[in-house]
Amino acid sequence: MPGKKKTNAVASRRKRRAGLTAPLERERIVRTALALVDREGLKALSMRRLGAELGVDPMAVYYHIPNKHALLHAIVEAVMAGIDLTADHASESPEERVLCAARAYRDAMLAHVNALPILLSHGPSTEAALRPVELLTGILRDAGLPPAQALAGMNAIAAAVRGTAGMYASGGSEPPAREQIEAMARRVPMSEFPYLREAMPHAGELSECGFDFGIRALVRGLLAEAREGEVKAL
Amino acid sequence: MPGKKKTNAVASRRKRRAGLTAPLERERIVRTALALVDREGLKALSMRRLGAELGVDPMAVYYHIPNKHALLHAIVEAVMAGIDLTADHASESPEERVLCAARAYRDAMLAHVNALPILLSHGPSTEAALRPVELLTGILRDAGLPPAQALAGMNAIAAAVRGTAGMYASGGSEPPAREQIEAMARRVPMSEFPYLREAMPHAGELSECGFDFGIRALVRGLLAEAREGEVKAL
DNA sequence: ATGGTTAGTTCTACAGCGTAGAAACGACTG
DNA sequence: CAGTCGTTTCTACGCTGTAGAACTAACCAT
Repeated sequence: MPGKKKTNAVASRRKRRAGLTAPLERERIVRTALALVDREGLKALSMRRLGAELGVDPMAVYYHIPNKHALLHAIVEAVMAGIDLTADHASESPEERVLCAARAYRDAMLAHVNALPILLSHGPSTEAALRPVELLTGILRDAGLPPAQALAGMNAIAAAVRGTAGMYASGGSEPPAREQIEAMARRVPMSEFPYLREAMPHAGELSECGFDFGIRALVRGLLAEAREGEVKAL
Repeated sequence: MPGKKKTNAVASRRKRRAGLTAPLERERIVRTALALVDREGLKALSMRRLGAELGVDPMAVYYHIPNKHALLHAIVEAVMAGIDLTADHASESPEERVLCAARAYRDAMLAHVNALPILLSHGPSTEAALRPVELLTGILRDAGLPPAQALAGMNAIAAAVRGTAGMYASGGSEPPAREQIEAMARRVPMSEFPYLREAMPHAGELSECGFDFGIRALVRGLLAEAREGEVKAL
């Protein structure tokens, strides 16, 4: 374990080449790994490649991070830590507050599209990922929902956000998702999907405001449920 | 390419050992692969292992499926084809119809928890995955939403479903997610998350009816939006 | 100063991965 | 009987994650 007993050793080591070679710490490793994923995709992230990127023997990483799974987990944590929740003001309406938090959640994930497969596979189990979840629960509580409903509502919102982000995932590989959708639309017999065919022309508007529309509807539904709940219990 | 010109050759081959060794076709390959994933997890699915499972040289698979990515794609397609939409009756309320479709969508995914990472990473781009999407859009259209809103609403529902399913993903590895959540709840300083701490005891109810609650709220919100929309345009 | 401890890194090696390329097999057609 | 073609197998290459031991260099107590 690093940084447990002799952190001074690390610190001194740090000053050794200070500036020339940045110290090899968990944080720098994770940052470099995430940058690599952003730049070249998930499959480019191998321990060997990461070592090269750090200017270090691949096995050096294993002193700071036990295995690759832990590295991926750390990346998820880093992305989740990037969620900017500072725009929240208790003065605004619940609807607007939720929407704002949801956007922040989504934006943080979409800022690292290449990492989406691992982001979606890991669930909000890290501390950083709990922050938006806590905020959402709080907003719903403040809006009058009882704890159980606030939790369920938060879960629905988080699911909607994560699910929306997932639409931009490209299967962990190279090809872009955009053209693939249109190619599919041409390959698949659209005659079997009349409703989709009708709605296709509006797909453009969707990516713009479709997210807001969905979240708003969800919040309204939750608040309506809360108003009813004031009369009869859950 | 198999099955293009001389399918009779395949058929005759099929009868050759009929019953002894099942023929090596795309469908059997995919079915076996999915079963293997279900049984032993995603990382157990290697071309070599799949070949062994099929009683065949690993490279034989490559005649029917170009590469591993295509195999994964086919698995996604197979899971999506397992969505049972037959319970839908136009006579019921939109809310109930959506809920039913959403449950079917979710159940099909959760029937293959180990495959979740790839399911979530591939997006609903295959023909089979478009069926529920079409149905949902249709229900919303029938309920009075204009095409653009129906599309956005469907997207929100699909996202909520996929996102909910994603909560059960275990990072592509072995460890179960259930205990991990509780372990995290103990490790993370819950004092910083008062709302979550308050709601934690109700987490049990959540997995039961939380999904329904969320979907219902979302649908209600969408329908409310539609009712408003009758007055002023989008 | 010197020997020992220890944090941190490197080297070597192994089993397994996806898959390209060529060869081999077996049934059918001429 | 030779030829063709669909299907399968063999061999090999470069890559992966990581176990285990060896090395380096800074520290501390003698």
